[in-house]
Amino acid sequence: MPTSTIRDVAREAGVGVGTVSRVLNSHPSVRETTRRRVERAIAALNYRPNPIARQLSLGRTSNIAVVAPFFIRPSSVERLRGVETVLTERKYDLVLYNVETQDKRDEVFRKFPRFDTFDGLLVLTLAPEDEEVARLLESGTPVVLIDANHPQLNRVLIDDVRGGYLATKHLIELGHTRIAYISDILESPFRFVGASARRFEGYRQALAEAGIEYRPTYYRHDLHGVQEAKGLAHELLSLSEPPTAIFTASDTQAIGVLRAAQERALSVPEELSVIGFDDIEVAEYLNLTTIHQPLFTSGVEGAELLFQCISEQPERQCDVLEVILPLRLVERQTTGPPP
Amino acid sequence: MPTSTIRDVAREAGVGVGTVSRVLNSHPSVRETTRRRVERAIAALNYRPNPIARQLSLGRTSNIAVVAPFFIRPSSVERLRGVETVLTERKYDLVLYNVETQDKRDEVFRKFPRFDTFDGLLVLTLAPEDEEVARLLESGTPVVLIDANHPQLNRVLIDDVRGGYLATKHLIELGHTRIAYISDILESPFRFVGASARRFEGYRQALAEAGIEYRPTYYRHDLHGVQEAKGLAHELLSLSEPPTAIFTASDTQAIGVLRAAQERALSVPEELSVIGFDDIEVAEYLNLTTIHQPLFTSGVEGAELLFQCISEQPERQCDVLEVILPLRLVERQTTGPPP
DNA sequence: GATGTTTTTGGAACCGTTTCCAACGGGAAA
DNA sequence: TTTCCCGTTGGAAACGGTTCCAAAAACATC
Repeated sequence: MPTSTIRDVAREAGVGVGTVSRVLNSHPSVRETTRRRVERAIAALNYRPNPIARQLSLGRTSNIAVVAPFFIRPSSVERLRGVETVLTERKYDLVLYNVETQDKRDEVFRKFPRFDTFDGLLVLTLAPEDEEVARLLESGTPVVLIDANHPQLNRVLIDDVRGGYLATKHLIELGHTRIAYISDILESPFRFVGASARRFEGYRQALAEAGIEYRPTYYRHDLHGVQEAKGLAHELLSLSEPPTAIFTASDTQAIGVLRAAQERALSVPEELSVIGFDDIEVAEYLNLTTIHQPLFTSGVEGAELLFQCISEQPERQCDVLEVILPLRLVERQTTGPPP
Repeated sequence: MPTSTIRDVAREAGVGVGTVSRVLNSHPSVRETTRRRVERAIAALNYRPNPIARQLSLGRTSNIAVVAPFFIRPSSVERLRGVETVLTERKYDLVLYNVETQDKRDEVFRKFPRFDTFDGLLVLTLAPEDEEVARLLESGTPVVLIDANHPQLNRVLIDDVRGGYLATKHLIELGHTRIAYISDILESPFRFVGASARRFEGYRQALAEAGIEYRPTYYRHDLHGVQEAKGLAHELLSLSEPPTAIFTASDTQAIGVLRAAQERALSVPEELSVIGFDDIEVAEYLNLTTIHQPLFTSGVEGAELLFQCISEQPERQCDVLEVILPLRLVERQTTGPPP
């Protein structure tokens, strides 16, 4: 079926291509009778405009790219859901780039031949390096980071220090003093200002405020993942003086801790308290006490911020904006007083 | 920064645009010295070809669209992971269309202005209606269904009847005779041949084979979701003669059953056995016994089948293919002998 | 009916690639 | 020296839209 073009329609309707284009884009200055004639021709030929040609001509794509570690971070999926809601509403399409590691992330950024295939970019969780940021800024592509930080880019964040503080404070209020912290690895010196590091800061603040001495043996880290966290939990629970409560930098890691407890037949929360961070969907099913961060909302806010930048495009540099979302403790059944 | 075009490069290098294009696409018939000259010009102007223009000229996009109910079906995410692996390897981009309901699905299909923005289409879980299938076939776009069925389209499936049989048989072998089945709603008469219906068939087969009478009160259905399944489980457990085991059409629904048990302080598996279907990631964390279906693999197979169709395109109709993936029982800790 | 104004319309030029075809240059053969 | 051939090369045409400008048509005014 040779697909028909705008010129075919013009011929069929006995008008010029300009007129057909005007009908397609509901431009006001087309006489009613002409419009109908064109519409009839469109229907007769079953014509649909070719979006690629349109994109080329217009210089706009109606695509938004999202770069994120989807499969290793369940939180990405929930953020994505917020993003998707906004894009659908605005009739934009969503192009997904999955990145599991810093390396793969770098590769994706390098690979972007140009920033022409999309009108805006959302980056989740893994912030780009300075060099990439430079390229991004130079290209003029609107960018928003969600759950990632960079001084020169718009971003949607939470107050991680406060989150760490809230979690630790909760354990302290229950009466714990032997409180451990498990986090993912802080990959490069540069990334030390990452979320886990700031949550660690809040953890230390809460300890200090309560006059509890910080013990370096109670702080463990490894790559992010259930298995890794389980290993760390076993290490902690094998100490001669094991912690009575463990705070983890993510719910995924809390799951690892719960599994370790299960393997040791330790009952939670009677013998061990566990508190996570994020409040992903599974947390509810596992009755996990955690720090809730608005994942869905972060996606919505990020996408809206992005559209704001896209529409302000003419003025080039819209100021760098930062949105901080609220946190709250969600008490379920994995925390209780120490034994 | 006015981005440079292939003509700028040609001028800079003192060659024709054809030559630059040949260099870009590593066409063999370019003299080595010329190639170097062009490469120098490309570097000097920091030139990157515009992918949109390329797409228009080539009639190919290097995009694959995926339509799926991502957020309500955790299994979609794992399938997507398989899809993503294949696409990345082939340097294709992934455009996501999320659909939560039949209605939204229909809307997405209608919305596709044409099938020009992507070279192939993967549809997960919700099969298109006949009318849409007709449009798809007419457009010549290669399509593969994953976890969905339609006689005229390529598809990757599992043997649902056998899955239902395996699950039920497992419960029977443990000694259960009062076995209930919870499934999602079978939306339209047409969709009755859906997965849940076929699993139901397997359930009945196993019962019949063991000489256990089928009781209609033990079969309940509602919309797919944790809450809904929890409600159905409560109904079942309130019967004067409640089931001692519940088989659900998905792990998500099994989670609902587990929560109902928890609310009634019924211990699992001592007082109630639960078996799910899918083996999504959470299943492991919840120690849920379930029927494992290869989710990741389904994505891989689906994507590869799609590429097969794309490359066979010249011959128009590649035969309709069906791939059936294997199932297996994963015994964890939510099933045991009846009380 | 002539003139001026406004609304509609046709179509060339453009967006930035690829590809095809003709032309060119240089070496080998006659 | 001429002829032929082949590897390179330049550039026009094509992909299918949008937009701008000038011209035509419609209408208003005198």
